Amino acid sequence: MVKTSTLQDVARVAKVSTATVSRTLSNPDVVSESTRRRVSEAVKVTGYRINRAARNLRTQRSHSVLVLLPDLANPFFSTILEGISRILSRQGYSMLIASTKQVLDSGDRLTDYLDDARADGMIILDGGLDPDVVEMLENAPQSKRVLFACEWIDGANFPSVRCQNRQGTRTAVDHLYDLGHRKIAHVTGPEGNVLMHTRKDAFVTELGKLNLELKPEWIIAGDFSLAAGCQAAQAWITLDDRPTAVFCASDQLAMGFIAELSRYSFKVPNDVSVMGFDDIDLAEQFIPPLTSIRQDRLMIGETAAKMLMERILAPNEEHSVHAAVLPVSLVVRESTASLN
Amino acid sequence: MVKTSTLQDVARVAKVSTATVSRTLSNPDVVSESTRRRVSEAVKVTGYRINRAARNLRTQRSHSVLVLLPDLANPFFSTILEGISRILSRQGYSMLIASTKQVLDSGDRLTDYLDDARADGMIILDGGLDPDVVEMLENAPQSKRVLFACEWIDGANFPSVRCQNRQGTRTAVDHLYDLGHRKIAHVTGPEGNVLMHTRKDAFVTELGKLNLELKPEWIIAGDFSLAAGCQAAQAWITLDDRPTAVFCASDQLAMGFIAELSRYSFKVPNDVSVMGFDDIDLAEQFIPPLTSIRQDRLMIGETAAKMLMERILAPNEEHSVHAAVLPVSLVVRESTASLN
DNA sequence: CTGAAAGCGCTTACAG
DNA sequence: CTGAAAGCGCTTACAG
Repeated sequence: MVKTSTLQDVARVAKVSTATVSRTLSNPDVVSESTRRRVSEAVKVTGYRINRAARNLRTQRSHSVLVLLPDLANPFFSTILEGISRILSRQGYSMLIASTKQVLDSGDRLTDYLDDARADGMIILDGGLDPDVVEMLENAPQSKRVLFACEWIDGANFPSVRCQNRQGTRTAVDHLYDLGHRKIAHVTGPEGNVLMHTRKDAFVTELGKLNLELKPEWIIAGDFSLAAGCQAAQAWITLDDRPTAVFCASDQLAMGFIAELSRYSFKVPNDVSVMGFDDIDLAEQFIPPLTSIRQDRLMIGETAAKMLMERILAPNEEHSVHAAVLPVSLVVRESTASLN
Repeated sequence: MVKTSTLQDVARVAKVSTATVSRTLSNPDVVSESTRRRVSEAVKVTGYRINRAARNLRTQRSHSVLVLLPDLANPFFSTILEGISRILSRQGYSMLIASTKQVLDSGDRLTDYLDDARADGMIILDGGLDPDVVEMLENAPQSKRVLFACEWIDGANFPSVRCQNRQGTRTAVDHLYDLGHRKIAHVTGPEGNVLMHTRKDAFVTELGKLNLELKPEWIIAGDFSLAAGCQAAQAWITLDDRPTAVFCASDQLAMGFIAELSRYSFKVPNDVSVMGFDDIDLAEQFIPPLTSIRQDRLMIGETAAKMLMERILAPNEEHSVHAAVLPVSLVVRESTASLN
C-alpha cells in the first residue's frame, strides 16, 4: 500500500495553506491567478487525488446514490441503469446497486443506506415493497430523497418516473381493433404489481369503450416472465371460443406465448395476433418480430436521476415535477396482422 | 435533515467511552458482558447507525468494490452482478457500477477509483481496454486489487475468472460432428476481443483434429450481437457450398442468425443446425429452443467477488488461485439435429 | 476490561 | 485573497 499524497503535501509544495488548496480545487474563482498556478503545479508534482472518504465525512455527503432493483438478474433494467449512471457521473456521483431481496434478507433496513451515510438518495425500481417497508421509508427523515422509477407505490407520495401505461395499453388495444380484431385477450403481469393493475384496468376500460365483449377467461394471469407466457398459451389453447388477438403485459410474456404456441403448430400472426409491452431489444429479432409498446428506458433512467439529483442538491426548494410520465409509442412489426 | 445519533450519543447513554462503544460493536468478545448489554441497550434507545463515511476515513477502507462493465445496457452481465453482489453484501461491502466508456470519457482514470478512496478493489468485465489503460493499471500501486472476469487481458498478469472457452468450443464442434455434420461454419465475436480469438482458435484447432475441411469463408466475422448474427446469415446464404452446421460465438449471434434465415424461409435445424454460446435465459424460449454451451454466470460473479475480497482483506498473503477457469456444459435443444 | 487522546484528510466559518 | 483552527464521526495503539 503506497502512500498517496494529501492536501497537506500539496500545500507544502505550493507553499500555501491547506485551506487555500481546498479552495483552489473546489472553487478556483475565489483565489488569485498566481495561487491557482502554484497549486495546480503542486497537484501535478505530487499526483494528488482527493480522498473522497475524507470529503464525504466533512461535507456530510456520500456522493453516491443507491439504485434498488427487485432482481439484479433481470435484463429489463440494464438500459435504465445506463441512463441513471450517465446523469450521476456527470455530477460526480457514484452509482451503488443492490437488490431489495438482498438488502432485506441481510437484516438491513432500506433506510440504513441513507442513515449510515452510504447514499445521499435512492432510486427504487421495485413497486413490490412490503407495506411496512414503505411505511418506514415514508416516515424516514430522509424520505425526500427517495424516488420511484418504472413502478411506484399506490397511496404513497414519493416522486416517481414512469411511462404512460394507460395510454400505451389503449394504443395497443386500438391497434388490434383497427386490424379488425373483436375478441381480444390480455395476459397480465403478477398479481399485486402496480403495472399489472394499471395495464389490466386500462385494458378493460378500453374494451368497454369499444363495446367489445370480454369474457372473464380472456384475462389470463401471468407475471411478466417467459414461463408465464408459455402457460398463458396453454390456457389460450384450451379456450372454446379463442380470442383472435392477445395483448401481453410484457414482451417476455409475448415471447413465451408465441414460443409455446409454435410447439402446438399455431402460427403467429396467422392463427392469432400477439403483442407485447416494453419493446426490449430482442423484440425486433424475435420470430416473428414482435409488435410492442415502446418505453424509452434510457430516458426513464435519466429523468429519474435528474429529479433525484435536484432533490439532493437543493433539498429545500420546491420541485415542480413530482411525477414524470414519459411517452410510449406503438411499434408495429409482424406478430400482429389483419383479421381475415 | 434530521440529526442522527453518533457514537458519542451512545457512549453518553451507556455511560462508557466512545472507545468502548466502538469495541462493543466491532469486537464484542473483548468487552464485559454487562458493558455489552448496556451498550446494545443504548444503541437501541438512540437508534444509532454507524456513519460509514467516518469509519471509511478512519480505517482507510471504502468498503466498496467497483464493477466495470463495457456497457451497462448489455443484459449478459446482469446475472454476474447478482453473483458479485451476493458475496460483497455478505462481507458488508457495497457494489459500485460504472461503464468503461463513461469513466474514460469523463476524463477520470480507472485508477482514480482506487486512489481517491472510492473503492477498495475492482472487477473488470471488459477485456477491451486500451493498452495504455492496461499499462496504467499494471503500474498502479493498487494493481493487486484489480481482477478480471469473463474476459481478460492477454499478456497482463491480473488474476481472473473465466469459463472454459476452449473446452466449450471443442464440445460444441464435437456435438455437431456427432450429429454427422462435416461442413461446419463459425460466426465469431468482435475482432480484437479475447473471447473471440480464444473460441475461434479452439474452433480451428478442433476442426483440424477431426480432419474436417475449413474454407476461409466459413469463418464469418461477427461481434456477439443480434444484428451481426443477421448479417452472418446473409453471408451464409450467399455461399456456394453451404456448411450444414454453424457454431456461433454467442447466443445473441445465433438468434440473429436464425431470425434472419427464417425471413428467407430456411428452417433450423432442417436446413442448417445452429448453436450458440453462453446459454442466456432466452435460449430456452427461442424458436427453436437453442442448443448452447452453458456458462454459470452466477458462479463467475461469486468466484470473482470471493477472489477479490481475499485480496482486499489479506493483501499480503499469497493467494493460491490466480486464474479460476469454470466449467461449461453442453445444453442440447432443438436448433441442432442429425444431418440426413 | 476500559478510557483518554490522537488522528484519518478533508472543508469552512471566522478573522484579517 | 489567505491562513489558523475547529471539527466531521469514527478506530486504535497505548497506558492502566
